[in-house]
Amino acid sequence: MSLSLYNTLTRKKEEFQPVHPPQVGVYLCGPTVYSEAHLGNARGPVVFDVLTRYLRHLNYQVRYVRNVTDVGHLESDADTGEDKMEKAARAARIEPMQVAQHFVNRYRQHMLALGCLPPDIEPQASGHIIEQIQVVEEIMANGLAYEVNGSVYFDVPKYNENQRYGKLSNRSIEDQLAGTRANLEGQSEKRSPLDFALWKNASPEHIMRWPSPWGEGFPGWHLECSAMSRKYLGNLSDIHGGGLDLMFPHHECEIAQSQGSHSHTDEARFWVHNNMITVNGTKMSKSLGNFVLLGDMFKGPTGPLASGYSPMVVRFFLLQAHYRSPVDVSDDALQAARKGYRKLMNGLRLLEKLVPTADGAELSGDADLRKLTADIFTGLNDDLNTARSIASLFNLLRKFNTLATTPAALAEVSAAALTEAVDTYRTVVTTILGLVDEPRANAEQLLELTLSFYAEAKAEKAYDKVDLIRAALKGQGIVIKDTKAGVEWAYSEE
RNA sequence: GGUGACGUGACCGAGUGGCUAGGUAGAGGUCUGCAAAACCUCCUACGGCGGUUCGAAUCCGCCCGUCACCUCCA
Repeated sequence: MSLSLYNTLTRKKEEFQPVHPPQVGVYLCGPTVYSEAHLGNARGPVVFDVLTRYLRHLNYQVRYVRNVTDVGHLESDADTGEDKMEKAARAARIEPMQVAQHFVNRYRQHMLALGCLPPDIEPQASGHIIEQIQVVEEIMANGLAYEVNGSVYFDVPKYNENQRYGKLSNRSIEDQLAGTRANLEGQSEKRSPLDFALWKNASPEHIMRWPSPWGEGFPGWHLECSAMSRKYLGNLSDIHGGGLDLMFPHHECEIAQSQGSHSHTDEARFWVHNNMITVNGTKMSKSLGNFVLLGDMFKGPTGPLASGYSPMVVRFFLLQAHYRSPVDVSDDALQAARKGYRKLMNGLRLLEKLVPTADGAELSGDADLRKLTADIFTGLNDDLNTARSIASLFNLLRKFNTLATTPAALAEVSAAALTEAVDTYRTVVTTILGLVDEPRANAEQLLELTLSFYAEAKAEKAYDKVDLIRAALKGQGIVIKDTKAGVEWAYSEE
């Protein structure tokens, strides 16, 4: 049984084999850090977090790169060509990198809360200008790019003579020409409307600018990922991912850049795309304004949501659907997810109680238990189908509950089978799916409750109880203080 | 116009040519001082119309509806 993944490049599920086993290089297109992250931005990181966790579980040596785009990306064709970062910076009257840093910090906080392990390398586009310029030079040396007024464009028709521009998104160059919106502004420098910028000349008001062989400017919109992927994962990485909306033009251009440079590869063997999150069936997006910010939804009601949802509930909610299916957000769906998540967590606590009573050889209950255990990996191996895997976990949990309450059933499973089942449940839930318990009980309130029992016992002169409570709290580093005003507590100073 | 998805029970959401998805909600039961949890049982679907097949929700065709990308977007 091995992992298969759907490869957008071939439009098929393929068995995963690393280019250079046991090393695996994974690249995820990260955020553009000029605004707060919303729920839609969280899906890719969560999916790729599970993917890299699972690859590690399979004993691969994973290098997981998730970049930060802090330069480039024009707001629209209509504006002055000003950078999104700069626009945000100008509005707040601060240094552009301050804007980037602020949102990088926020992003990391949110991803950590969602249980996403930090990537092994988190390169920033602004820190790799030299590498990007080098890629541009290589493409020019190969005759696939041209310079106009300090800007450099990728020559798509020329490239298409020997390669297929559109191989990832399955478009023909003719179709694209036919579908091109007529005479967009800012296109005049391009020889073909299909061409895209590798390097842009900086207009005078542009603050973010770097020297280059073509004058002061800034890198094109797709360049950083090609340059940084190559730097850290080599000419051909194993897996390159992002949202479905990045497939074209972003990833298509990346492939063209890699093929057109000295890499001469498709940049990655597997191209993996997660589907979108929708609200009432429509994609959640910045431009449509129908988004819910992660920071807001963790805290309380926001936008279409009548309640707040904790990061782990959100993570579980996302994983309960397959990553290539769209997921619709609603209170009903999130509330159902919340209950399901808590059920799964309660199961984690149940594991301690499952102590085998039988011993030795195979017993009558083993086959069933082993099947339930194996099912969990069937889902994961089939294109990282976490939805199926979670369903299998619930089936195993039902079994656990029966075993925990029915001694006769527990006597019918061997220690080996039970241990394997328990370990699998714990490993898959916590280590692979990354779902951990979020303590909800309020410690201070529990303490107050205990103190009220203490006071009660004291009033009844039940000193054995009083001593018991005092000792128990002492064990937690808490001392009780009987003052004239009543019972109080403090942290032990010992 | 081009490219690509999708339409599953009250809700969310998997999957497969014949064999229980799962979660949530609802009904009944076991247990229980009450309750909760847990377990058992029930409710039970695959947009419409044709076709292929011994058999299709699963394959094919048409129709209806929804969405995404083609412009920054995870």
